[in-house]
Amino acid sequence: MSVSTVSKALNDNGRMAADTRERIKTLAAQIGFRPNALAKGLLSNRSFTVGLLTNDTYGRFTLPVMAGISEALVDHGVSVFLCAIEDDPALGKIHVDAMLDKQVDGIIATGKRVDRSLPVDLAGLPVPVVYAFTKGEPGSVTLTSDDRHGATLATEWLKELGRQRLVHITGPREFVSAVERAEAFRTVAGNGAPVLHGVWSEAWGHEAIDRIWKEGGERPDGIFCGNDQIARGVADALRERGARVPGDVSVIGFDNWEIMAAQTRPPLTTIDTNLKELGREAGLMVLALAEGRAIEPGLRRLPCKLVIRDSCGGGRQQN
Amino acid sequence: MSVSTVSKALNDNGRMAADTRERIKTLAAQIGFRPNALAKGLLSNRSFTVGLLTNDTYGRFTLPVMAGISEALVDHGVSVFLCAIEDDPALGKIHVDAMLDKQVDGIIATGKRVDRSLPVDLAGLPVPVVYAFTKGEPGSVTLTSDDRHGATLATEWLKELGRQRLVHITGPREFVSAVERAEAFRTVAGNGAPVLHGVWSEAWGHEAIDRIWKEGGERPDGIFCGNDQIARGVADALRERGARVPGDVSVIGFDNWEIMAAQTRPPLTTIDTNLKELGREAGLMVLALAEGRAIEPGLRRLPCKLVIRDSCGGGRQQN
DNA sequence: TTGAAAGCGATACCAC
DNA sequence: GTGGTATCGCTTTCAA
Repeated sequence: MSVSTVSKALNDNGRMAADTRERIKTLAAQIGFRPNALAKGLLSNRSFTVGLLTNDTYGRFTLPVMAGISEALVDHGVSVFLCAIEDDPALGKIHVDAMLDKQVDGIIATGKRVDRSLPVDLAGLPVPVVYAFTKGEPGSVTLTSDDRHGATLATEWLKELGRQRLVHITGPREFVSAVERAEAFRTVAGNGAPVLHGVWSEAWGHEAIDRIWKEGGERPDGIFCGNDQIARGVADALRERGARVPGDVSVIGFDNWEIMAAQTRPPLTTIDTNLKELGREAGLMVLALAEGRAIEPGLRRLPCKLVIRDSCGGGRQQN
Repeated sequence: MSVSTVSKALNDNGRMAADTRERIKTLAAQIGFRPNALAKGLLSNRSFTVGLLTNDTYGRFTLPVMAGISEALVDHGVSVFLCAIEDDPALGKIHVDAMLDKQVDGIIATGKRVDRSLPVDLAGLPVPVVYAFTKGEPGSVTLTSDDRHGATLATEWLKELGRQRLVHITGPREFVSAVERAEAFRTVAGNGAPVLHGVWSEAWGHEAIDRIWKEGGERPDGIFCGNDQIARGVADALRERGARVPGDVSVIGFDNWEIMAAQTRPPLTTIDTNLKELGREAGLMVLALAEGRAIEPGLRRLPCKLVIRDSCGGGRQQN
């Protein structure tokens, strides 16, 4: 039995006796034959491999994105190289070169914010690149979550619950996502609604509440926080001051970072940024590009989703 | 100029005019020539690729381990496939098969606890397997952190600080790591020292303190927690009861999970389990095995490290 | 319907 | 010193 016959049998191409084909297939299965992907790739110029480049140390963004990519691509026989490059351009280059040597079919670049790019130049690479949650070259394909949409969802939810005096406590002005969320917040809550910029930490959540309480004046009954860490700080600070959450104040977070949101007392109602879905789309897009299908370049914003837990109240009447 | 000459020039083997070699190298660099790793691999039976299999969703263990592996292997030109298989045997098999097809030089299996194995059978694979933080086949190479050592470090630190009434609040008895840490705790703190088993959560930390306070009797002045989440719950619960940390009670955690330990009030003194180092060793070990060098099978326990922050006091006199 | 042969990109051996 | 040639495992084209 010749190699070429076997090859055709297993790949269902070429004309041959259905009987022979079956026999070969059964035999192949019996001896557990698995074709060498390296040899295949050498011939087809497809390695069924993509690279994921990230500078997100905690994996807070990378992991869900990775999960989505992997889930979408495993069905296509594609495996994913994970390369954590910190913010080191040299390390970045080493990893990119290693991936190119290994003939990756494409690269997905991912980070922590869409207004900063990774410390590597991915323009003009011989393989397609898709950017997720990080800034791409002009004319590139980029995915991110829709901050305005998420912020709108959050603020509207607070209003729906009857909250009147809304405040937004969020991260630094330097982050476009902070700015966009703040804008959306004001669009819904009213132009005069206060926005406090600080850092993305629990400590800032505490401090912001401290500041608001010290100021005197009317206290908020609904607080939209720029991320779940801030929300956690806020919830703790409120409790310490005797304000009940959600009795007196509704607190809503952003990100749906499970380990943070679920462990807060009370568990946080928050906005899920759909990172896994984002990963899935990114995966399918590099794959499409690798197969020569065209993808409209530009920035795609994926919708967010409200996740109801206990920190806002109003959970009962929802799914 | 023939291909063979070029090959020899670039790989520094074979005899040839130093001048020719130089010329070829310069030219290659100029046109940005990079050899095709697939072709190389086909010939050498080495793909310079390893697979990392994990069922750790949050990446709490996987990420540091991955970072260590990657760091150790990038110098050797090895890239890492990350495969998150949850607890799905079918998914596990798919990923393992995909990796084998791609001719990985070895596989590192990693999980969340050393007394459970992944839902895939990695025995009898044609490539070497190293287990990190997950249970391996009998006679396999396994790495884990030394729970007894870490617990000893923690308990001794509490004693050094002059704490007398020590308590250990930890996870379920079903985890060997919980049991081993508890044993080490008692060895240092005395056989009568109380150990409270619960779950690995903040909520359990709260509850445990609640229980201790309600019981009446002498209250602890030093609490060794089974992980940083429990420690955080404990610290919060103590504060709520007016006990000062570290003034009245020293609290020490386990894991040095940055996002948890650093954000706790006060920031947690804790035990670092050296996961990155563990990853690095695992990486070097698969590599060694892949290159045919022998590695003594068995369970290797890597030492832990005390990380001093504020929750125990005594920080000043240390580095 | 099957099989022989070329070739994918690189390396190693052996003539020249 | 340099270059031809076989080879890795597989797919594809073409002849038998």
